[in-house]
Amino acid sequence: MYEPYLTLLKEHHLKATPQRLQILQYLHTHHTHPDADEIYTDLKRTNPSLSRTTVYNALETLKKEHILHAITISGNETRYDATPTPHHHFLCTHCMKITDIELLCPNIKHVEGDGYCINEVHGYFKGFCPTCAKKNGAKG
Amino acid sequence: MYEPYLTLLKEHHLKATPQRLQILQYLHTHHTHPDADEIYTDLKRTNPSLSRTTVYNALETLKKEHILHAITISGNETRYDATPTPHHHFLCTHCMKITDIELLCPNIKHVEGDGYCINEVHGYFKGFCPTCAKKNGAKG
DNA sequence: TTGTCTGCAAACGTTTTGCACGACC
DNA sequence: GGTCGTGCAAAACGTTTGCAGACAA
Repeated sequence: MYEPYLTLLKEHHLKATPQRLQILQYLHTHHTHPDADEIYTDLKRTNPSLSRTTVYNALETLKKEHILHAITISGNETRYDATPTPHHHFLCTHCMKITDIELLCPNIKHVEGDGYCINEVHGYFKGFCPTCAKKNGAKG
Repeated sequence: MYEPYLTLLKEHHLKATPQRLQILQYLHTHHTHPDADEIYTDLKRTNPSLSRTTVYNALETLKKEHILHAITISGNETRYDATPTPHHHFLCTHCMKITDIELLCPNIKHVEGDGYCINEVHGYFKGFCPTCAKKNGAKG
């Protein structure tokens, strides 16, 4: 059940603790870009001894290894996703759902210009998602 | 001294309070993308009675009128700039300075595709700024 | 004068820290 | 046995709220 995540953690020389495995599985099955507290609350139902601190610790560790990514597109909380390929994010300002947006040039990883050395590109788009655009006549 | 900001506020039907004028001038002379607390601390030196709440209130009001813009490129604090033209932001992960990046297509304000109605585009770039890239041999 | 804005204090939500216990090479 | 990870409690941090008094129009 946790085999792929177990392998993933081993590849990064990280200890495969139950909490880390659960968090990884959670993010791979919930593409809702949850924040730390949502992950904590949901996982605590099946694992009541889980600590909020552990969730924060695990997310930080996995982020450092680039196993998952943090985004801060809305409000103050950091949200997470574990989609491995680079992508941008879209926030519907009506239903507040966040969706992944494919990169136009997914191969660009390292760009130089004017002396800048760009290692990361984060695109945040905001507006109306297809569902809300239809309901509201694409106003905005 | 505050004339241009006074006019700006009047155009938006906002009361021209000393605090708002000071904040506007601060952001127009400091292009360091400060957070609310930096603005508060710096302005408090010349205006000791200034309140943190007022800074937050003013920033929120000015943001709603699109007189200034909020960005959350690093950490949890919201940072502000008053550059009127649309632009993206670059964070040097070495010196942590934030600089403005010109848009390639500054006229794109409203994009539609796949049913999405995009009203805002925020580009966050991270890497080494020219100064730090030179010092560190553009590694990253 | 009227409604808005300011400033203080307290609360809030998210995240971090300190520390002791436990698990695993 | 030493390192790393967990979990608890408390603190820290950025921000928001409630309210009373002050001020701009």
